[in-house]
Amino acid sequence: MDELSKQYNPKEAEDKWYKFWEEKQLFHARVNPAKKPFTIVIPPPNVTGILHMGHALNNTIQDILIRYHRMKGREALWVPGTDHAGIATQNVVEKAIAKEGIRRQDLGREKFIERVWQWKEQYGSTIIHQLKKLGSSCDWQRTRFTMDDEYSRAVKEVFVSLWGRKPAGLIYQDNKVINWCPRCQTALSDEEAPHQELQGNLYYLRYPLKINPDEYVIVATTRPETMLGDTAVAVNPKDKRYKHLIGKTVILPLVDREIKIISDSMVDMDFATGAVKVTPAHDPNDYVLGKKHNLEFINILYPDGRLNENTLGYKGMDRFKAREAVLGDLKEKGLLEKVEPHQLSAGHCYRCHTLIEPYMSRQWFVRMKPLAKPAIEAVKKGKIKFHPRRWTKVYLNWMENIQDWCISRQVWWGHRIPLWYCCDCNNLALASVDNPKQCPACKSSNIKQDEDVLDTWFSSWLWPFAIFGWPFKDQGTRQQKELDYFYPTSVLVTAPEIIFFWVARMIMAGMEFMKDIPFSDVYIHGTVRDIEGKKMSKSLGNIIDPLEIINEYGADALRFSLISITSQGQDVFLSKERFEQGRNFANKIWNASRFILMNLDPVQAKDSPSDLYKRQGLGTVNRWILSRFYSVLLEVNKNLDAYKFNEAANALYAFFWHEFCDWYLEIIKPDIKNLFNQKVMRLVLNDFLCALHPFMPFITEEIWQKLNPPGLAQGEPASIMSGHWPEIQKKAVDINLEKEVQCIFGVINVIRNLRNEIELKPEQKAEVSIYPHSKAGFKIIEEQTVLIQNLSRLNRLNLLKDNLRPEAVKSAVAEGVDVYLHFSGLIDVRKEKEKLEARINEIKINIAGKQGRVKNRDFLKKAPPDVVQKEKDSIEALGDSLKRMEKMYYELG
RNA sequence: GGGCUCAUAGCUCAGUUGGUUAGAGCGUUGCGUUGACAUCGCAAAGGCCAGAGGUUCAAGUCCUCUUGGGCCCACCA
Repeated sequence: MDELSKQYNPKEAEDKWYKFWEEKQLFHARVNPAKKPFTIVIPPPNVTGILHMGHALNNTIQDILIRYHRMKGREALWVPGTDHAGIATQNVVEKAIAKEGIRRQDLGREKFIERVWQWKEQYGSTIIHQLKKLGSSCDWQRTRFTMDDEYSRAVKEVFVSLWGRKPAGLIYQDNKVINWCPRCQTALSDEEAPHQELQGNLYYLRYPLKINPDEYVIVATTRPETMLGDTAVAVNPKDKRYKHLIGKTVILPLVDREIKIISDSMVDMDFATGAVKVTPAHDPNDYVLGKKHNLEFINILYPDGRLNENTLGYKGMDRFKAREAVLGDLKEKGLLEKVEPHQLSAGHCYRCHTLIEPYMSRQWFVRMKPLAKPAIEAVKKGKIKFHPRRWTKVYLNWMENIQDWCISRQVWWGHRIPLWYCCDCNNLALASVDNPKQCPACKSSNIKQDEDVLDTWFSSWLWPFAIFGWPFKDQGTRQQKELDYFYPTSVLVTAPEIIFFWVARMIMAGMEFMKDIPFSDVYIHGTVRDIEGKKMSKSLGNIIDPLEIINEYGADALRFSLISITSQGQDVFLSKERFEQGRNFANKIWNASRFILMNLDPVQAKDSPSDLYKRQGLGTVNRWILSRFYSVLLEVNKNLDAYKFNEAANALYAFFWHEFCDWYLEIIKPDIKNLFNQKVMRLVLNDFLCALHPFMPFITEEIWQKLNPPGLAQGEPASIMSGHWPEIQKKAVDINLEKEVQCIFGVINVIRNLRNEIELKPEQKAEVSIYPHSKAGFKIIEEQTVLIQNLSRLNRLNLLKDNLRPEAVKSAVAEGVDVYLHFSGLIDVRKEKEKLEARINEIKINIAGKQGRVKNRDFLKKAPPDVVQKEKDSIEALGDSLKRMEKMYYELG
């Protein structure tokens, strides 16, 4: 067989096998009634995206699930794609053309959109290539983009459907205070304007009374410039301080507007002065007050955040400049009472992090309550399960308090709102999937489409079914069959911050348009953070680039390390050193495989049937390693099914390294050409590679191919990934519990420790005497003398009938035997005694504790019998050990 | 203000419905390279499981509170 190079070269293997998989179309899935489907839709990264650790984690998890179920015989489909990411992409392209000195307004809408498409053609597949580097086994033939023609049609269809929903349309227009980003110059939904803590000031302003300008009402605000848009002052009706002023008028400073003092229970008497300035066009609360009390709504801002013509001399000033100016002018007039430092939290644009301005404008909204209802039910009834479970509560809490969704955006890149207005007859807006030619009422052809585009998430929420080409013009098409087969999808894998944006809305869309859940399970993984717990971000400069790690350590190392430190749903704290573990593991696998391949006789190891463990004459060690392998496999299955990826990965790691390599291979080394050793060694390596393949796809394929060269295994698949997930041999699992196995490995372990204590080199043979406590033990040791000799590198093993203590020995107690290692050196008796004493004390304490328990009548009555029995057995065994150790102790003199 | 989450070895973290003597990786220390592997091997040291109560025959694990981190949501200007 081929000899492998001394070190594993990830780069070569990764490129080679990824190409191979793609060429053989092994990622492609199709409708196959003979198989159960297993479907995942990728959370589509932004077309502007560059692979970061969050993506790496997210996609590794999906790939593990997909590869696992594919190998288990499901028709596994992982649909990839990208999101057009309206605002984000527009920003990127705007920056790009800015280098040419052009603004988008210079180009005009159509030309600008053309430029975005050009940009998308050129750079939009960057992230796709990067996902391939990671090893993602997506069905690339099905790659979708949220602005594909087919997809766009789905978006329009959905809009029209909600518009015309009975009994009342769910889409409406309203002029209200929304989140406005002055930099992106668009409205944002509440989710797109996350609150951040800010260190600001609370400014106390004096508003003079009209009847007596020397008397003031003092109001407090964090945004003093908004006073220019004040149309009332509000106090709590119960507030005795202000009772006499309710209904009176104050003169708004600087603009000299007369505004009323109103009362409303919304006002918190205990905050600041208890009197609040009301700016209905620039504060969500004030907006409510404005509606309730019929106040005037005065907009004081241009869309870019400068003050507008309603602000007299402040017109044209940026909002922050205006704040300074207003404060200066108030101070000059003696109307600034005081300034206090004040911590507040305010919305920030999730795309550019600019401070959000509450801003009244005409926007389109989706009424959410009717959509939320079935989506809440689906989760409450357990049709959709969150993992870890705690996210269920977060989801339900948000859904039950859901607010209407602002879906119109004042940007150019995106799905244009499919609404048309007649310029001639002022007819109501017409919602239509196909571009209408004329006004349905007056037949005028002078119609125009709404200028705004839809929120990006208004297209993302259709992802699980729109990717299949929904809605279908004709029934019974291939696409329709595919949707029927692959939908609902199996599991959605994403990060917590996406629950509201996307997960919740997909559930609503699924229930509304498919009348079915979009997926049955949602796995929420943690956020990737740096070693100090900070979120990784470009601006903090604490990014660890996955591509750099792939380059340096290999994709398998990246994947394995990430997974092994990601316990279910906990955040991941990363440092670069972490990836050494994965690299080292890959190298270990490589070298162990190299050793096996070097020693594998192709004829003897040709067939290693899965029921190998039943064969007569296998030998204890072979039976033991098979037993261990199958119980690890059992664990891997269980953990993968429970989304405990780290535990599955770590079980494989520990087994391979510390049982298969450290013990098994070392043990069989002297007799490696033995027929059964050959067969078992090959079987375990092969099936281990299969079980590890979802985690480390490249190296497992590389070695599997060498282990299964074409022509050797006929009728078998040509790739590990389309191979079979090893079947657990349940009966083999229990072999490990057999007395014989336990005894042998106990003895070997003890001898190893003794050898180590006197620092015997591996090549130095030793003489050991063993005294078994029982006849059965005697028989086991007698039968396995050769084995023990080999394993422990002995040149002589004496089996004692009487426990006569030989001279010059190191001694220890193992499972049912006393072990004496003879050696010619001097023993530090005092040290030996100290050690034994410590151990004896430990055991004594242990026994005392157990005896207390066993004497306890409640324990005997209430604990399950097997636990009681275990305790009793354990006392007996410990007592036995204790006696022997004490004897050894005294024998030392 | 509401909710979630974390505190276990020097460091970073596992520990599934409560059940023998609490684990891993890294780091440290000792020994070991012509023999698959120095990106290595074999071993050792290292823990009042944050603190205080409670439930239980039995608590790192369940409950309550305290302390100290982190996160999310919320209209205190």
